Amino acid sequence: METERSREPLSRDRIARAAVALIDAVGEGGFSMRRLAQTLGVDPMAIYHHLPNKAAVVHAAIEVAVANCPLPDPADPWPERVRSICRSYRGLARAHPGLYPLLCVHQTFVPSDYRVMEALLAALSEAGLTDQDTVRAAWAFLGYAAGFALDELTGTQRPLTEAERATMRALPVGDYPATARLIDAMGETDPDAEFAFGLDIMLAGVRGRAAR
Amino acid sequence: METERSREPLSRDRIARAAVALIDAVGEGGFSMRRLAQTLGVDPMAIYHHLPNKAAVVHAAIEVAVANCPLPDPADPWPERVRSICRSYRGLARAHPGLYPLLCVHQTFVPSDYRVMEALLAALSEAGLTDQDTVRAAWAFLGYAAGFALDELTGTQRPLTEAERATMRALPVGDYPATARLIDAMGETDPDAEFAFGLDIMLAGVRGRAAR
DNA sequence: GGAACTAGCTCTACGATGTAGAACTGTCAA
DNA sequence: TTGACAGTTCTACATCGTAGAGCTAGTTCC
Repeated sequence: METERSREPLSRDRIARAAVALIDAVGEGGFSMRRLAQTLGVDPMAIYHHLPNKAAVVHAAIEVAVANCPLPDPADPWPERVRSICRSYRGLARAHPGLYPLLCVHQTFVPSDYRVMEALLAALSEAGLTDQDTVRAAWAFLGYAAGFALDELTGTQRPLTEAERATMRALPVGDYPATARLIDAMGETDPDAEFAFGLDIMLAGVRGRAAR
Repeated sequence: METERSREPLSRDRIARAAVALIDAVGEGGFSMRRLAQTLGVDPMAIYHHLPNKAAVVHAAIEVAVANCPLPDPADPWPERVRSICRSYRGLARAHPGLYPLLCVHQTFVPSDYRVMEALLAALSEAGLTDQDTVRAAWAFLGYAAGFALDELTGTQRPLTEAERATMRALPVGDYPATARLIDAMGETDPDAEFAFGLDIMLAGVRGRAAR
C-alpha cells in the first residue's frame, strides 16, 4: 500500500503545473501559497526552495501556459497563419480562465512569448509591409487578440447577460440613441464570429496598406 | 489652527476618489483598506459604512476613472471620432497606470462604460455597416484599444527595454529568423504612432467592408 | 426638559496570508 | 566518522479583510 504518495520530488516544473491548475480552478483570489502547497502535499515553505516568492510561481505558471499555445503550420498561407495565431492566443483564455487575466497583466515577456511573436512576425513578413509596419501590425494583432479575449472573459461577456441588456434598456433613449437602436444586435451569440470579424477587418487593412 | 483637518465627511465619492489616487500611487499590490483609511484620516472600518467591501471600493474607483474619460465632439467626422474614443480609452492607462489593469480585468460594466460605448456605436453607425457589423466593429475597436494599452503598460512596454532586446538577440537565429531580422524595427520609440497604425488598418478594413 | 433612535465612526478581535529564520533529515564526499 | 549541503518542515511575525460590539452626536418625539 502506497502511503508515500508524494514521492515524486518537488521541482520548479511540477510546482508551475500545479499552480496553473489551481489558479484555473479557484481564480486569482483563491490562489495562495498554502493552498498550492496543500495540493502538492508539502509544507508551504518547501516551495520557496525552488522559487523565490509568489510572483515567481505565477510567472512560472504563465510560462507553462503560453508554452502550450499551439502554433500553425508554417506552410499555410500567411493570412491564415495570422488568424490561427490570434485564435490560439485567444484560446488561452478558454483553456486557462483563471490564469488569463494574470497573463495579460503580467509585467514582462515570458520566454515562450518569443515563440508566438516569431510566428506572427514571420507570417506578417509575407504581407509586403515595410519592416516597421510589420512590427506595428504584429503588436496590433496581439493587442486585439488579448484585449478581445480579456473582455470576453472578464468584462461584459458576450453575449450580453440578460441583466446587462436590461440595464441598457433602462438607459434614457434620448442620451443613448445608438445603444437603443443596436441593443438587439448586441445579443449576438457567436463570439467566434465576432472575433473573426475584427481579424478580417485588420487583415483587409493590412492588405490595403501593403498594396500601396 | 486647524487641528480638525478631516472635517469634510466621508462619502462614497470621496472614498472612490482617494482610492483612485492611492491605487495609482502604490499599485494594486500596495493598495489596502488600511492604507486607504489612513489617507482619509479615518479608521479602516469607517469605510464599510459607505461601501460593503474592498471589491466595491475598487469598483467605485473604476467608475470614477472611466467617468472622466473624455469623449469627442459629435460634430467631428466619424472616423476621427472612433480614433478619438480609442485614444481616450488608451489614455486611461496613462492617467491611471495602477488602476488600468484592474479596470481591464474587472468583472462587469460600470455605468460610465455606457457613455463610451454609446459614442463608439454612434460614430460607427455612420460607417455604412450592417447593424450586426456595427456592433462587432465597436467590440473590435474597444478590444484593440484595451489590449494595446494594457500590454503597453504592463507587458513588454514599448519601446522594448534594453534587457528585452538583449534577450531577443540571444535567441538562436535559426529558430527565430523573423525576430532576428526585425529586431531593430522593434526599437520603435513612438507608441502613439504604433497605436495609430492599428487604428488605421482597422478603419481601412471597416471602410472596405462598408463599400461592398 | 429628557428619552429613544440613528448615522457615522472607532475598537477589538479573528482567521488567513506571504515569507523570514531556525531546525531537522537524508544523502553523499572525504 | 565527519562534514557539508540540498530539501523540507516548524515556528513566528507583520499585514490583510472584515465581523461585531461599542462609542458619540445629532434628531425626533413625548
